[in-house]
Amino acid sequence: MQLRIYNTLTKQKELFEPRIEGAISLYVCGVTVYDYSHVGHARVYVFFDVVQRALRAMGYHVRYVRNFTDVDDKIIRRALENREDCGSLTTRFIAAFHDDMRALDCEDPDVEPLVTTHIPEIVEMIEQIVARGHAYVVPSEYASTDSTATNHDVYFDVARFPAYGALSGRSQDDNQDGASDRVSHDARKRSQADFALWKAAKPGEPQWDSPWGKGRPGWHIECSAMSCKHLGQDFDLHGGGKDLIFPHHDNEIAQSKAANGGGFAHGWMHLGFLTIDSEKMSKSLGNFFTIRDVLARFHPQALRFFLLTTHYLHPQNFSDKALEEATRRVLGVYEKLAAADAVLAGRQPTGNGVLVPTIGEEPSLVTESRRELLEALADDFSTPRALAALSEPMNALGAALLKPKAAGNLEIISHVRALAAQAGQLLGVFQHDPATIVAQILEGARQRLFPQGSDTLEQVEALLQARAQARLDKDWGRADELRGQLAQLGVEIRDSKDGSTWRPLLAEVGA
RNA sequence: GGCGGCAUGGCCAAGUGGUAAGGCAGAGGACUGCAAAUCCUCCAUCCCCGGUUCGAUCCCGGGUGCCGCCUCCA
Repeated sequence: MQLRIYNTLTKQKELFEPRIEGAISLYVCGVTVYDYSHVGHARVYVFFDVVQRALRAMGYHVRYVRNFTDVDDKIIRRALENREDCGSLTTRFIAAFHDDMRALDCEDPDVEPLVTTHIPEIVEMIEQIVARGHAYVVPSEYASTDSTATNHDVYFDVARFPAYGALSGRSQDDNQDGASDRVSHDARKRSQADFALWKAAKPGEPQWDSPWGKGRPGWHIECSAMSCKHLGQDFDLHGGGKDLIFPHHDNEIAQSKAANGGGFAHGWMHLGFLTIDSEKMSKSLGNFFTIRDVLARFHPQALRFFLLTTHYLHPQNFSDKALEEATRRVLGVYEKLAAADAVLAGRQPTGNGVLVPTIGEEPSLVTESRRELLEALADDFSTPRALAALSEPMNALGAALLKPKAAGNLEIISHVRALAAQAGQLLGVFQHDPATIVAQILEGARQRLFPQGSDTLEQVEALLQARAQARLDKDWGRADELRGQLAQLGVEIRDSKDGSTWRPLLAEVGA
């Protein structure tokens, strides 16, 4: 199967060929750890988790590197506000990020490098850039007040790198014109477009020794140094959010090629933004939700499913309505899988992992679905197509579960169940024990409906008992009336031959 | 001001130079005491105007609208 990936560099979907046959090196820009991550971050890392899973499933050996930026202006500022040192701040938020990723079933990257443990590599790379004449050293802006005057900044000389801006597709002239007022003018820079590779230490800041005195790395150089260290100077794929295209990735390209004398990442993948009311979710706008905010209200599988329903290149709008819909979809699928497991109990191993279907021949709709699932992922990781490929088998499963003993239905149940497990491995949804997830989602909804301390639950129990008696008495009018009262309380009734069960009414979409 | 992206049924969302996946909602049906759940069936000509083409939603040009980037950002 041919793997096709959209490359920001060429603005085209290209046939992807790894530099080394059968092996793929992938670097994804991680988070700056000064706060909890928001759902926009979740979108990026869930997506690359699927990329990584899909590539491995296609038989590639994948080396996946995702960094933490643990030295940065925002970190320093936040630590000061909190009156804690940077190290304790970043340690805390790295742990929080790992918790979030685990909740979302993102597998760990092969390497998660920290800036603070790669200072020698960074210094070495800057030295090379300076040696090749692509950067210059200027005295710290504090030089006049610093009696020793030994600390210096190092700036990348954009004018010496003609290809600068190739990724974002903008010329340096373009940048000059509309340069925002955020750009501080600095007379020590040859061009205002020049960016810091090394920043001279200010009192109280994290600092390391270097040929330019005490200081710390600039924002962009870390990713260059860490990607080259862990993946080599030439590697296959580099990714992140669209907002990193400029300046971060343009700068990475410039400084890396300046240092290496040539190579760097071949393919560039950038995710569209997660939006709120069609506006970019970002910390500066304040219109964001942290991952943990969202997970307090929705099941992680629902969030993950939601994030996969839009192609990664497009913007995706975040809303309660969308999450509620995702919740009901995920619940619906897991309920069918739970029912399938009940039917298959003792006949076929169930639970996590890829199942080996043991009953009969594989129905063609399962074969077709699997083919489409894999093709969708090979075609620029189209997770919406991949999810859509599951619809027909899930419908067939629902139908077969109505009459599990009818001819051919056991085969369908067995093979669709196995297909779901395989899809779960690829996408990271539908891979858990179904009964457990169903219970978790319903329990979450129950707690929202009846917060602790609420006495409504007793009321519900009483109504349920009364209705059960009315049904025994075949007093249908009374039973329906009670069902209406329960519905008012947000309780949905399901009658069956074995009695009635209830569950919280999950919020309706579009109401 | 410069650069770029998007525009598909009530909502969400795939996709293709030859008359448009999937989901939600809606309608009808099966099932049910009635419902719910589940299953079946039905439900679009792809922002506007030109052009290229035998043929365009998909290619080109123009327009309108929305969004993003222009050195904090996933």
